Amino acid sequence: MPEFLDLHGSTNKAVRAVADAGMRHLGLHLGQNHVLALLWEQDGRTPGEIAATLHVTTPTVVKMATRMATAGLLTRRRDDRDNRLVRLWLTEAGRALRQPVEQQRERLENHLTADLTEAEREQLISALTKIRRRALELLADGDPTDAEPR
Amino acid sequence: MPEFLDLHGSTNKAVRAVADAGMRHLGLHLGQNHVLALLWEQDGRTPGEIAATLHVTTPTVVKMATRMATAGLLTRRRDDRDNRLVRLWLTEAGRALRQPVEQQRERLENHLTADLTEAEREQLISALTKIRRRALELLADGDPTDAEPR
DNA sequence: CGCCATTCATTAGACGGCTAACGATTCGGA
DNA sequence: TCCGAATCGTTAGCCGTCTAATGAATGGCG
Repeated sequence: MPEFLDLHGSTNKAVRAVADAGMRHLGLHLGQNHVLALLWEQDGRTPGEIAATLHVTTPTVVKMATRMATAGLLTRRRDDRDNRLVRLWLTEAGRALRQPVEQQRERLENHLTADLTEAEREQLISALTKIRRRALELLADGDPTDAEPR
Repeated sequence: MPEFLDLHGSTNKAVRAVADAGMRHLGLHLGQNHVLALLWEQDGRTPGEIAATLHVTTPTVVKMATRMATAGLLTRRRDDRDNRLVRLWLTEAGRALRQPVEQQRERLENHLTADLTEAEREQLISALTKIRRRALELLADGDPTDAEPR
């Protein structure tokens, strides 16, 4: 009885959509909130650092940073000592979003898992962790998915 | 103890990546396989039908269809009786992918859930179903996520 | 019968991701 | 000291997904 793949995908899509809706009326897009979260914790990080932390490629962060700069959430400034580096600094607007965004995220998570008992929630997290680990292994192994299944 | 959102997102990303890798060496991109699956089951569907079945918007299907036509997987042809409609017809190449793709998908699913007991798998599916339902409700309700949480 | 609302597909453009190619800068070793 | 290797960010371009705007065809109602 397969169909786990589709279920997980469609769940993700639904969750994403509602999270995006939630963020949108705070004036930002989904994904930007992750960058912001890192800068709230420590301002002036570089795109590379952020990308590594978020498990995302550098170009992705660069693009987001460009939009966020346009939106007035942060500014770019090259590092004085190492001119290859660029550091992202929050604006006042970027800092101001911290409290509402964090609150919104928590509320969303509670809403979504409201139908689960505490035990169910723990099992869910455990199961997802296992699956993710498997997926990462497959990726690292040069995905022998088409080779002999054994 | 939040963090379910991030876990779910990162799991999805990993799963997606490995699935995409698997599809790529069969010569197609992730997402195309869903369109193909529908056409295998019934050839000659319209973009609108496919979009509705996949819970995706019509433009998404149109774009994929364009690429898939370029890739030689299917052809477009307008319906004779209702000229507004466009019907997508598999080419021989598109039909030929059925067996390998389905096999690959099943293998992938087994790999990913290999660390779960049967009970765990069932609980996982149950939990995801509940969460997805919640998410869809929130979307439908005009997402009162920012309104009074009560 | 003719016109307007409905129904489809397509196009345009945005977001989040990714890979590949470039360009600039720093650093280390000969 | 100087040049090539390593390190960064940026650009270009593709995939999947969405919304909004356009365009073409059908259908129903007066």
